[in-house]
Amino acid sequence: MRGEPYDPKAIEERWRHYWRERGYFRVDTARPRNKFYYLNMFPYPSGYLHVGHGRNYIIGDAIVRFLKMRGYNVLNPMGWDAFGLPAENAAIERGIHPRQWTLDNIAYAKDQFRAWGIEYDWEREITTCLPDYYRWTQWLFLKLHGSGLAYKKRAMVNYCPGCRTVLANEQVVGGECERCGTTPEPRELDQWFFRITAYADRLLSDLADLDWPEHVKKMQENWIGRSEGAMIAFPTGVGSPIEVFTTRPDTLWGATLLVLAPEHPLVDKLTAPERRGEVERYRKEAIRATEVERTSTERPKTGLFLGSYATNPATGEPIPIWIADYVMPTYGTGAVMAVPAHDARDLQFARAYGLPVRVVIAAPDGSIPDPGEMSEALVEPGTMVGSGPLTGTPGEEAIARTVAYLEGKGIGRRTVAYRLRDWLISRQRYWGAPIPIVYCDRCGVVPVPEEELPVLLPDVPFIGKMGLADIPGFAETTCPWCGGEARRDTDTMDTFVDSSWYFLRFVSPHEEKAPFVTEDVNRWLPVDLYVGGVEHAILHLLYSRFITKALYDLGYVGFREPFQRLFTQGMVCHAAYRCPEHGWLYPKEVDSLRCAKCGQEVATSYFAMSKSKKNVVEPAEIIARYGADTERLYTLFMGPPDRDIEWSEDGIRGAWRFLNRFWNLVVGQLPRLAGVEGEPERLDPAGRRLWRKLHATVKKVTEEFAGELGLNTAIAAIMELVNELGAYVDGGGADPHLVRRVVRDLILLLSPFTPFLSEELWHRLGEKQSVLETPWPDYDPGAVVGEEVEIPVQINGKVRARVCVPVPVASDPHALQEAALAAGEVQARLHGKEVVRVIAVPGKLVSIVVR
RNA sequence: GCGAAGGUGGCGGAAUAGGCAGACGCGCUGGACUUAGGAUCCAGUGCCGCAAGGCGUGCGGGUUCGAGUCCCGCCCUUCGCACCA
Repeated sequence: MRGEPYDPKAIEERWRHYWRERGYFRVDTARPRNKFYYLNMFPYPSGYLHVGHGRNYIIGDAIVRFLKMRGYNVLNPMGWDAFGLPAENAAIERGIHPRQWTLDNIAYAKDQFRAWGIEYDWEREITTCLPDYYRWTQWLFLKLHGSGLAYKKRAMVNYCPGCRTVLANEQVVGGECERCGTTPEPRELDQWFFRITAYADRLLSDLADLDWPEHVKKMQENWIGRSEGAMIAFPTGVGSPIEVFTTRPDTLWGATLLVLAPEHPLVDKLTAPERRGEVERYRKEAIRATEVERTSTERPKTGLFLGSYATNPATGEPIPIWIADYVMPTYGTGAVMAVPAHDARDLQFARAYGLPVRVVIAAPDGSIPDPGEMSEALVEPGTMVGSGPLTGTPGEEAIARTVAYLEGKGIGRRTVAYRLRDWLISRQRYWGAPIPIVYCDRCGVVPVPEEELPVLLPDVPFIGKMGLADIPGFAETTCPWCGGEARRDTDTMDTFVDSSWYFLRFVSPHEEKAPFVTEDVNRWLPVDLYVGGVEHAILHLLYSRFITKALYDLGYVGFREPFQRLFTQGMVCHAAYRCPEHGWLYPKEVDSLRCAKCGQEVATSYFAMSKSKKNVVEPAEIIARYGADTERLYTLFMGPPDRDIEWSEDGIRGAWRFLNRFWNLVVGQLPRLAGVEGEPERLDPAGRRLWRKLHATVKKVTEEFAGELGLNTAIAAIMELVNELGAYVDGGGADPHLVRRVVRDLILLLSPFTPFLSEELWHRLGEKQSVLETPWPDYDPGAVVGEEVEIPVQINGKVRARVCVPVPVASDPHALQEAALAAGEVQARLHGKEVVRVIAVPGKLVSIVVR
């Protein structure tokens, strides 16, 4: 039976029209009943999207289609994280304005979504680089400023010469600029910061209630880096004491020197006159060193004695004060009490300079090592020794009792320190939201009044290598307070500010009086399911949480967390070729693993798709050849959504073949199914098997969508059902009611994955509504069980036979055991053996032990 | 160094309240239809063995009637953090 062949090109366009025209993906946010806020991380519009980007949105579209069929009112908006450096780089390279470049890319990407069969409520589209959005990003800045959460300070910052701007701490990854890979250099600049550290404890503790992958929570936990300890003051001869943070106050009696960061503010005062020159030199050297150099682990420790002393407040003894670049100015107080006997770094330092080592904690076995012999610091807690009044305190009480002692004496107190630093948001660029601040000689730092927002980006014809500061006329303004001459802040905000609140704007994207409507966001948020890449595990997600909490404290939102459930999808990898001479090559520049230009052998490796490695696959090619459904199906089938996967040309053909098989099967059956109505009755054994499989499949697919999102196994289950339906039909299975029911449910089950093909076959089946308006199929848990089960029988741990028994027998241990022992095959095996023990596991197996 | 995830056929991957290892797909082999096949369909496919059978989830031990799954000790890979006091 040959029908019309599957031709995606002939059917897909029609359904793109149909879905958009009928507005199936629009949502009325005024009706939050049965609401579900599904959100994909919005893309940065940098040219076209490749099949790796596609994975993120295809997962989302499949989930959203499922949810709609389950009757949810789904908010599934999309927008563009449209400010940022690549637009400026493109402007420089091609002489095109960043706005033009960005908007062109957006238009192209929108077509790509449409080609994939992904339809959004485009009336809610957000573009962060347009004034009606960044106006509210500026509003957000003013609110944070008004509540003391945005402040300006002069600080050592990471300046990226490649991007010609400063970077937030989080944007320096492995000592390199997250964007361009250049090693940032330290610079001292006046910059704006958001006080995210004020929320460190809440950002940490509220993680507990989030339905997020554990490893993402862990990453945030590590990034925040909470440690409990004590602040201890060491008196000095220059008036101000040196405050030190330590997690081991119980080792105070062993502190034989103080080590300050070279940048520590008291260094000048504490330097003996005769050592000044040397100290200056060391300091300059240390400050100039990049963070990578300074923090490289295996580097020998260096330092310098300042020539002055502090007093150990516990022993009363004078101890020397040193500076060393292993002490970070930004953590704790930028000064540490060095306890060589009980800290690995301090011991290394002490050994390098011949400094005294004093043991004040006994080893776990109770012994007290000889300080002169120690080659490794004794870092485990233990009984305190040689510690004055606290000598003999056991390890488990040591810290608490020491802190109590110090507090009693007024020389120390319990404290918590965080690794997290404040968020540096100033960027010396053009393509970002201008910071709405004015500097007036008379009034000082003046926020731009809300009603004067937005502070528009100057509309200059071409942007070369310049920031706002380089654009004539931008800075000149008048002071909003006194009307006098004033200058605007010429920095723009980090683009992570734009994306740290966009999920709020989607609920009421056209509101003109406010960034969002409190009442509405309170009904729709938190986001029920947020899906995106792990690469945002720290930056974007931490910032968004912080901003949400700040808005909560200010009374603008009634929830403390933006994203209740998070799912991180894996990246799509593909072979990348690198020629020793010509660098990364496109596959077409490689001929039998040799460079087409020079003939040298190329190195093949697998990386996440990226334009720079020339290993991307363009959806347009795939869609032209196989159609969008094939790309969608393969993308979701090739592996678990949360794991990285490797794109394979062979694999996609498997998906294509499957869809052809299914299409041919259904089209071939259509003539028999016309006009057939009603449920199947009185099934034969083959029919009952198919019926059972149908219900098991619906159950499996439903559970994956509603639960762990193992969409690859859901698709595998659907393939099994298609295979069984094919076998049933080929085997002469003739019940048209059953075939129709299975075909119908299969089309619906497949529709989140292959919406075009499903919609087409659905209508050919005679249905009038869209699959999207049709309820998701139900299953009968009773039907899943079937009537008989095959039970394996093990003899001495090996499967030697299988028995088919009715379900009631299989679920009764005694009956099951009887049935297994009675089976002929089992009897033959047991002949001449003594049965020692029989274990019958209902519904599972029978295990017989013989001698 | 610390933390997390992972290691299963030729390949992508299934299966964990301990219970038939390898679902589903790719590839491969054989066959059918073909002028042809990088199309389609049918059959086979963990490894060794003619077979009976044996061996198999990174390595070595252990618990159990039974271990990919649990316990102890290692090895390797990936990711995150890393002189954080």
